[in-house]
Amino acid sequence: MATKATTNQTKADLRQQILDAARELFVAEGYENVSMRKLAERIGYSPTTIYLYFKDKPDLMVQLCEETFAKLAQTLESIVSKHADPMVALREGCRAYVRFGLKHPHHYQLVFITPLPPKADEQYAFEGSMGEKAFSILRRGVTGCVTQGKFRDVDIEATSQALWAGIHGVTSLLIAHRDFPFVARDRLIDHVIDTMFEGLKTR
Amino acid sequence: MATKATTNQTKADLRQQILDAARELFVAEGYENVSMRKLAERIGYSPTTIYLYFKDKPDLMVQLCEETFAKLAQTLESIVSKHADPMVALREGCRAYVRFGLKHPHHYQLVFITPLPPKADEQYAFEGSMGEKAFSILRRGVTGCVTQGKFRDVDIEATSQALWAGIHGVTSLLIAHRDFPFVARDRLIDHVIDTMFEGLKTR
DNA sequence: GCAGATAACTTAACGGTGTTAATCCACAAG
DNA sequence: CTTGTGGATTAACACCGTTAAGTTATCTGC
Repeated sequence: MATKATTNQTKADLRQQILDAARELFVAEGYENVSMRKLAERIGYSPTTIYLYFKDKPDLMVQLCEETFAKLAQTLESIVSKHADPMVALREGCRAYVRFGLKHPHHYQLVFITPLPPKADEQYAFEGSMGEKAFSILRRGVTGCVTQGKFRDVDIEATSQALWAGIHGVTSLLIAHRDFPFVARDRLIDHVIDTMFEGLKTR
Repeated sequence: MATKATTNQTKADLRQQILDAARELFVAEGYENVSMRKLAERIGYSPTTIYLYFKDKPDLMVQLCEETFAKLAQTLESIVSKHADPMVALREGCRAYVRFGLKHPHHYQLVFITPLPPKADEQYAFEGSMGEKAFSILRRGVTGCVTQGKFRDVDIEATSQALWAGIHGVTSLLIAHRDFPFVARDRLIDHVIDTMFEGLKTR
């Protein structure tokens, strides 16, 4: 209650406060395990107040995802721009992608892993989303490697998608099958990426 | 009620009947959207009866996973045994894995894509499970390729897992993002597998 | 200064959920 | 005929997401 009483906040402030609390709780306990009531108690308002700012619980998550994936796109962009060598840029981009997914497993799950339930289809369109933007950065990286002759003359679209499949595969396995006796994380991630790069390289 | 009245079933029969109904419903509507009450109504018993045969809802899920893993392992075993060349065997095994996933998208989703609810983590032991058996077939294929000098002297465990990541990645992407503008299915699948094999081959 | 509108928030409630405790009931053994 | 037992049920608890209605405070126009 202290928050509500002491701060003289605007509507946008409360909205952001809800988002912040939701992110913290979802990350800590998982989307399914956080109730609207629990979230409401955390921010010191009644549960129904949340519905004045967000359509429903999935909407809350979608907003968080867009925030988060905007950060991903930004991170990838900054990493890619840091490396002149397109191959290094692409490899580091791939590693950053996986690292990102593991750092935000619940967000990653909602956008990339969870098959679209009919409802979410209407609310969340991959087209034009930050997730799609992130993929376009990957595609640009592949294009760079091919045009500079680092990669064989492979089909750019198919290769981008194959690369995505690889890094998505390792990311989602590590997230979804936490009980599986994987080898050391970083070693597995690098092995996936290195193997695919080795298979694409010019010889 | 007809079922209960007409058939003179044993305890094991009802257990299997619950499993069958659960698989059908989970596949059709998703784990989260199937309630114990709905499942109970389907089989013509009261909700609490299910708890006489399964510890809780996650436990039900785990049992279903075992069934699916068993079927996949059987499919892979039969395919691998058909090819003498270890590389052909492994490649055909990988393609069969993806084909299995795409042919039974709901089963695949249930077992591989949908993360087990946190609770199930404690209950499910990978050691000795059908999942371990299926993966061991893949590992054996990799071992064959390495010992016969077809693959470079890579780490067998890490490579098996990396290969799994690749084929799981393409399978789950194709299932979960049906709206994404993928290149032709078979071309993408082969591109993923071929690229990884190319990266592992002796040169 | 006061009536009315409006925005922000809460209370109460609905219909659902997984799960447990207590109970009922048919049938076999003594 | 009594007793016990295994299988199924009823009732209940403590939650859940969400909605409708109600409250309260602040601002606006006269």
